[in-house]
Amino acid sequence: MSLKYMILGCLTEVPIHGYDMLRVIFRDFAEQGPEVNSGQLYTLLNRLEAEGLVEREVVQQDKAPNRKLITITPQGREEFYQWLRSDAAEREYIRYDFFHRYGFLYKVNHFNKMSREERLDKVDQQLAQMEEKLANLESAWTDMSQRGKDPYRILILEYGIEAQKTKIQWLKRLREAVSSAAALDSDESQ
Amino acid sequence: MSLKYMILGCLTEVPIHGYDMLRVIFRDFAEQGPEVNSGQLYTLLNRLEAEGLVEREVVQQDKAPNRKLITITPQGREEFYQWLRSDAAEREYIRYDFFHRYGFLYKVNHFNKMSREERLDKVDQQLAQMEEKLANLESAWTDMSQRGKDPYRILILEYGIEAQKTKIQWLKRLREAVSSAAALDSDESQ
DNA sequence: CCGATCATGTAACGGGTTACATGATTTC
DNA sequence: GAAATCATGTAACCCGTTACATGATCGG
Repeated sequence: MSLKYMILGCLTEVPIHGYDMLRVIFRDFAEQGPEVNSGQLYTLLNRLEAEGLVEREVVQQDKAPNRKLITITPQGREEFYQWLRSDAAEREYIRYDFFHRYGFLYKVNHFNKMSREERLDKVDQQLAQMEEKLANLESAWTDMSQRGKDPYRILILEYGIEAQKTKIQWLKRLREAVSSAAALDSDESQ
Repeated sequence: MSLKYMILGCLTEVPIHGYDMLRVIFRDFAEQGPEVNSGQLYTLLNRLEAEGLVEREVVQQDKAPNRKLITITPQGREEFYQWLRSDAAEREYIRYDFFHRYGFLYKVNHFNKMSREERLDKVDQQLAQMEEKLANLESAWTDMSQRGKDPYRILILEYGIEAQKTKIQWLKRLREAVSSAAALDSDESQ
C-alpha cells in the first residue's frame, strides 16, 4: 500500500486535516481538486487510527464545518522512517513498465489493424494531450522554483518534465513513421 | 479492465492456449516466466467465455498435459476493434503520473529526512537497477529487429529505451546534486 | 434561496496479487 | 526418485474507484 506512506510522509511534516490532504495529495494525481477519492482516504485514515499510527482531534470552527486535525503518532513516524530507509517499493520487476498502463502504446501495438488515417488521428490527439500536459508541468515548475521549495522536489518535477519531453519527441517520430511509410503498412506480426 | 483487451488483442492474431499466453503476456511485465498470475488469467478467461467473446477447446496431447486452445469469437473480435478505435484508455488524467507508482521518486521527495550517505546509497542502487534494465531492453531490441518484427512494435520498444535513458540521465544529475551540494541539505519543506 | 465549496464519511464493486491445489511429463 | 516445467485452476485478500449520503457555510 503506497497511499499509506504518502499520508504518513505528509504528516511527518505538518498536521493536516483530511480535506486538505485530498487537495494536496490527490490534486496532483487527478487533474482537478476534490471530490476525488475521498472514499479511500477516510477509510484508510480510520484504519491508520485503529493501528495507532495517527490520531484525530476534532477542531471546532465557528462559521465553518468542523475539521478533524490529523497528527502522526511516534509509532507512525517510526513506521514511516523504517519504510523510507528500507528498499521497499524501489524495485521494479516490470520489464516493459513503460508499456504497462499506457493504453495508447498498447493501441500502437495494434496499428497494423488500423488505416493510415485512423493512425494519424490517434497520434495527433495523443500529441496534443501530451503537449498540454508538458505545459502544465512547466508552469508548475516556474511556480515551485519561485516559491523556493525543497530542491529535491524541484528535481523530481524536472524529471517529470524530461520524461514528458521524451514522450513527445517519440510521438513525433511515430507520426513521421505513420505519415511517410508505406513500408510500415505491414499486416503480419510476430 | 485492460487485461481483457490485451487478451482479445493477442487472440485476434493467433489462437493460443492459456499457459502460452501467460508466458507471452506476463513474461514481459514480470521479469521471469510463469508462475506469474495465473490466477487472474484463468478467471478472466472464464468470464470472457461466459460472455461469448472467446471459445475454448480441449486439445488432447499424448505425452503432455492437455491444453485448451482459446480462439476469439466474432463478437470478441468486434468488441476488440471497437475498443481499439474508441478513445478509451488513451486519456491520462493524472498530472504527476511519472511520480505515481514510482516508489523511488517518492522517497526522493523525502530525502531531506535522510543523511547524505543514505541518499547516495539509494541513488546508486537505483542507478544500477535502471542500467541493468536498459541493457535488457536493448538486447530485446536487437532480438526484435533481427527477427523483422512489426515496425510499430519495434518503435514501441524504442520508446521504452528512450524513456529509460532519460531516467538514467536524471538519476545521474540527482547523484551530482546529492554528492556535491551542502546547499541541498535543506531541512524545511512545505 | 440556490448552487458551489468545505468537510466527512459509507457501501458496493472490480481488477489485480498472493497463495495454494492438482496432476502430468521431462530432466538430472 | 526428486526437482523443474507444463498446464489449469480456486479462494482470499487488498487497493483503489465509483457512487452515494450528509450537512454546514459562503457568494450571488
